[in-house]
Amino acid sequence: MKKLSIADIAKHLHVSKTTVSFILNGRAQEKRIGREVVERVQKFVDEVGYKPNPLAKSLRTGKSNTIGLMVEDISNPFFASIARLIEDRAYKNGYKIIYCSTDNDTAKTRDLISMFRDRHVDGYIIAPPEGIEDDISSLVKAGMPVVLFDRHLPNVSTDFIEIDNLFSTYNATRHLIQQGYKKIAYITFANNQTHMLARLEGYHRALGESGYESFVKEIDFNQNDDLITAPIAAFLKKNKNLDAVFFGTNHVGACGLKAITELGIKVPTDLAVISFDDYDVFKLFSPPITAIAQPIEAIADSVITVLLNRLNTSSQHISSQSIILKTDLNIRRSSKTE
Amino acid sequence: MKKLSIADIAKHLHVSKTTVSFILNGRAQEKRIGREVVERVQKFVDEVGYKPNPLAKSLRTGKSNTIGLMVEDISNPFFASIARLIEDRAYKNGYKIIYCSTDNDTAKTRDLISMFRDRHVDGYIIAPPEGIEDDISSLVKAGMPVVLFDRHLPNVSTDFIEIDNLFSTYNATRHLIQQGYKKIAYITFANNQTHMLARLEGYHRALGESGYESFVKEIDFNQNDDLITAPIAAFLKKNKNLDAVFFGTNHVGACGLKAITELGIKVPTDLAVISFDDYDVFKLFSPPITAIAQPIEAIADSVITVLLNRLNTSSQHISSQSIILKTDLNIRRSSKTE
DNA sequence: GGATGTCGATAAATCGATTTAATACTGTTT
DNA sequence: AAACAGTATTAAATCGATTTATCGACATCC
Repeated sequence: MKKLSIADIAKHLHVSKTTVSFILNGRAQEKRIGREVVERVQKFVDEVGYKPNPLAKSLRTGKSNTIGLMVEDISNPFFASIARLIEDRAYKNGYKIIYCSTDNDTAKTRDLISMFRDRHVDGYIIAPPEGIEDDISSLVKAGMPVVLFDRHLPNVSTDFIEIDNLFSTYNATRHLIQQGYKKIAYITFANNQTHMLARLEGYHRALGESGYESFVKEIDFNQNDDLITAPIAAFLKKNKNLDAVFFGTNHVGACGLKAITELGIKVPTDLAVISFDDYDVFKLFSPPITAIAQPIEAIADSVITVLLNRLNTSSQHISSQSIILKTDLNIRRSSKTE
Repeated sequence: MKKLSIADIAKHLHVSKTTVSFILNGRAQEKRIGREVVERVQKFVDEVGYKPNPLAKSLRTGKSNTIGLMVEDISNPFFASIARLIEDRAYKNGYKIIYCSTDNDTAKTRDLISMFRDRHVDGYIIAPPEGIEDDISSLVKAGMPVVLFDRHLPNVSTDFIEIDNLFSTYNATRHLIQQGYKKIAYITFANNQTHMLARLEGYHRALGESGYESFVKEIDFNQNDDLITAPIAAFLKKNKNLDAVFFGTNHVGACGLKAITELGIKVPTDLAVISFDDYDVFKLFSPPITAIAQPIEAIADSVITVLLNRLNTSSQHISSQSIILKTDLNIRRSSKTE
């Protein structure tokens, strides 16, 4: 019982493949195919559950109904959650997702982009690493719909979804200041991407307004958590005079908490803590950690909506749009509460 | 500058498409194509960076070089990590992954299987929900490579990778008993799948050996965490006499900790805690929670190795294999340490 | 010299759809 | 009656690969 092809359907019903194809693609009216024929074909197709072979369809039409999703690390809860939501919406709209993790590695990303290209994906959703501008530009120039998220590339003109990073850290830092903290450190990954720079800038701006000194520690990104935890621990050990610390990402935050725990530092008595991104670890730590929560649903929703729009409206001449979303500061007991 | 096709290559070199195809597929020798021709073609192909259109290839050969991956929830850290590792190995072997979350919903899973089937995936990796036996059986009968993991279906004969669930909980429960705990509760999702039943059985067996009473609480699975946390809190409130609690999955564990925190229960003084699965939340909770760690790398590795084997050896008559992996009990300070 | 075989290469069929261009047929106009 | 215009349908080309079957030329054998 092998799969039926459109030719089988046509033969069985004594009509041509063309007729069947037109009917299945809703062009019956336009092609003025008789009502009786349309009904006969529809009925039979439903009956045997015929589905066109998507490969053949893709080959002919050039559309693959596939979206390529590239994130930094799919096992990071932030990206995993977004992927999950995007996946759901994509499937509902007849698109499937193929995904991969870039590890923020430019060369790997380049390879992956070219792989996606070979696979004829219809559109790209990318959290781009540094140094990938040219590759993305050439995608865009080739007329490919590309939506960036989490960060953007200033010199590439394409759609992107971001959060208000600068204001988020500014606001959170102000919060610490208002609680009376004066020696506030900022620990983050060494990284020059828009979102990370903006976060750092927000921190600096808040401190600057109050005339406070800044303490920034940049950690090299590493797959091995121990190599993130160790330098944080060393930094905290060396700077005993700090009264608060701000972690720039969820991953740094988690490793930072590990360091804090290992050093036996008491939160918030010895040190107040705040982190970018929010997830279980922060909610369940004791005391629970104040964190900047990104609007995951809104991000995923915006991303897929923008991309689907591009995919459906063939006119490529809509100017690229950027959406900036707000974050929430979830205040918990990791700092003085007055 | 559109993509070159094999016809373009052939025309340019004044040879036939057939010749080019044979050479590109390494059948030059077998088809005794002249050394000179082979070199000329190779050189030109490298030069222009020609890559065969995978769609056309798939259409002709029937292979799509795609693996379908279905997990319960891709945003769960356990599944996300495994997906990440599988993805890496798959790409290295020329396969791409398309994935989706089943939510443990049989109907949704059925839809997804048929979608994967339509898409002509070459193989399936599935953490199956209940009631999906027949669908999977018919896949297997159709000669599709299917590897199950995390749990299996007793009546379906196909490859699967699992951990030793029964021994894991048995062993962990024994650990609690040896520490002197007598009133040990087991909280889990209401679920009749092999892995969950085995876990429960391990708990019962250990208690039985010591003649202790069992306290089992089953929670209905829900997307909304609050509807998991609430019944756990209610259960703990009602059974104040418990001295230890065993959570059957990471998700139940995380929600359980939330309940414990909200109720102000002290760990391990008021209540000892142990959980299946290990992740950041358990390591960073204070005190850190003893947990059964699944060997994520080994699981992912076994899964993809078994599947790639199936895909490469066309003989479908290898009897199906099952691999059972060991877990580690990571003992931490969430129970008396003697 | 005709049959047989080998070597090197290719024309044509195929996968399963979409789409273009063409074909009958009917009815209307001039 | 020739020309034209719709109407309903379809044959054939196309997408870009793989694969089967064939072909020409030249050497070998009886």
